[in-house]
Amino acid sequence: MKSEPDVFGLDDLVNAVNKTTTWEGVRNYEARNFMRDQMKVGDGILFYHSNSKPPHVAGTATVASKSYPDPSQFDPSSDYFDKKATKDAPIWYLVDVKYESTFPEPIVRAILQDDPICGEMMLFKRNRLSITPVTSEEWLAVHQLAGVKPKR
DNA sequence: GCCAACGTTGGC
DNA sequence: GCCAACGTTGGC
Repeated sequence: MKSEPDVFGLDDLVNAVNKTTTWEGVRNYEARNFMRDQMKVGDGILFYHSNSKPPHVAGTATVASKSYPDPSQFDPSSDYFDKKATKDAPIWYLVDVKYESTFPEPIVRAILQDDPICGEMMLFKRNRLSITPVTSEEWLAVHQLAGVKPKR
């Protein structure tokens, strides 16, 4: 899952109540579908800092809830308000995300891309998607680059 | 700051 | 339903 560190970085997740946040504001159908249909409580998340120099994976988090309607779509004062959405027919979904770990060193994008396994991640194929799936093989390979034993 | 990729909007 | 215009993301 991508986030701009200037807006909400891994450190902000560490400092959040219960080290948990609602991943609100995703307004792309494909990214929504990954949260709504594929994420399960306890799944691992690579926390990626986009728009940073250089972009990198900062650490990990976990999926902390089932998917549910993103409340911001109903809030007229929110930037993420969607007037087409109703409580009966929500459009946008999210999951709660809980902090898990910070890598000893950030894994920068270029290093990931050069790795034979990590270089195949959907991250590199769908540059503008803010959420992309990671295979268990890729998950292990990222942890190997980080020099960290994966928790799952 | 530039620009490629690409999703969305709206006229027809 | 098509497609041009436009806006956004995000790497470089």
